[in-house]
Amino acid sequence: MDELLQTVRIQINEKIYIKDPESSNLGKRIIEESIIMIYEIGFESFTFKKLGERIKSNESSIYRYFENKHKLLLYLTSWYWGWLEYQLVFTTNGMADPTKKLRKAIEILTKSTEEDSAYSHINEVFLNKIVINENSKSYLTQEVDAENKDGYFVIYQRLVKRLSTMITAVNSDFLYPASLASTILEGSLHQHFLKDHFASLTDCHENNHPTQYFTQLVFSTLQNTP
Amino acid sequence: MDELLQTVRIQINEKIYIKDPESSNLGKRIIEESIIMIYEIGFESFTFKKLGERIKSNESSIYRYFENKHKLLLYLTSWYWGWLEYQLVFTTNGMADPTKKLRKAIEILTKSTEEDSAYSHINEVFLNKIVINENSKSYLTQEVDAENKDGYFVIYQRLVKRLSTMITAVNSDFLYPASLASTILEGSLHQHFLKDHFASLTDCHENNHPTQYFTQLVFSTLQNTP
DNA sequence: TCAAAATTAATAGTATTACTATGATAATAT
DNA sequence: ATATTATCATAGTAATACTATTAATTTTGA
Repeated sequence: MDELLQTVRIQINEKIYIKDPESSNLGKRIIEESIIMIYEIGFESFTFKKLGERIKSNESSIYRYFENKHKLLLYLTSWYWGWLEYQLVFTTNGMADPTKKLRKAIEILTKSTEEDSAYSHINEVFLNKIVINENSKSYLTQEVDAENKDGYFVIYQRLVKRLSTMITAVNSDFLYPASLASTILEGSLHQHFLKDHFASLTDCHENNHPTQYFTQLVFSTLQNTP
Repeated sequence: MDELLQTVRIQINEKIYIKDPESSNLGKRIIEESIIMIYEIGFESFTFKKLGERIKSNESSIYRYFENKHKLLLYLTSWYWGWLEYQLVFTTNGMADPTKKLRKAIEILTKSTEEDSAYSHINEVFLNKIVINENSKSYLTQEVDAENKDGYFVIYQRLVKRLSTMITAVNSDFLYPASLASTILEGSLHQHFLKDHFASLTDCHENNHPTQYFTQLVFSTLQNTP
């Protein structure tokens, strides 16, 4: 990624954490190691006690940063979507041709994640795997409406809206820009998951990437609107 | 639904349960009330102890039917997909025109659920809500590969395959029939969820149903293949 | 019909989780 | 140098997700 990105901080809604994990060494270790640990054992089995042991710190110290592990997950997924959003905006900014722009956007939002050295304590490849496996658990809860009211999902919503706007720019007659945008984002995670666990339910594999599938889906739809 | 359906039983993989809940009155009450309870309080807060109190039975008796609440969820989602599959096969069977057939299939698989009196102890409307909210939790686990090997997801896979085949029947050049089929099924649940909780991320609402969105998406894509 | 078998209920118990509380120690800031 | 803040260690609680055991009830089939 561009060097400019090195100075950019992903801004997370302050209500998600108690103390900003970016503000201390312990906080960064919590983020760094929780990503690895959730990747390894899954969100269900992950506990603050285990994380404390791993980072050689104390369970209660982690509770000073996050109210509970659900909030930590919200932090991680928000960070991921913010990171993707930045890449999207940075890369497509200044592109004049709406079609090329949308094509690029789909590429960024559906490709497999590569390491980004700008954030030394965050392993983006693992984080992407976490998002594939755990993202939906962050909103499929009884508290979703209250948390949504508190702005816990604003980054994700902004991202969908950006993509939706790009879709409309290509074809303003298309009636479902928001639905198509949300389908691309969730659908991409789903296709990546299927690729790894239910190969027969997808046509995406090594040489046939979700990017190609969604690109074809989107453009043939937009070219073919009544 | 047709009266014929009244005699049809949805066959669930026997490994999912310890004792078949269809085989006793208590088993049916477990299914009936767990659907209502998970609908009301969500899967996270749902416990066998609470269910026991509700059905005036004992926690340990429920454990005679299901190893844990995850298995119960697998049972409920399998039943739902089996029920949908039956409607799909029954309704589209004998339809000669592949396009009409696919159109009908999308309608069945993406519409809001209506009550089906054939299964008196199962509230299909609530079950549909459960599937919208909890389905992904049934496979987004560390155990997914092992459970898949044991055939816990066969009904869902068969359903995707049926839809995939119908897509290919309309356009055999289309490269992503399985991906499109899985996108329709998961995407439909997602659009229904967004409709209820993130209205700005979808164009589907009262008068603009997911069915219309997916119908347009699918047919414009299939008409426009290189 | 009645005894054996199967099912269900009641009670108790365990390990783990998801926290909260408190006091002690270490780091840092003024 | 001292006050403030951050971290650590320990302990404790209520709830969860079970398992085990025994008793009561229902079903069944000889």
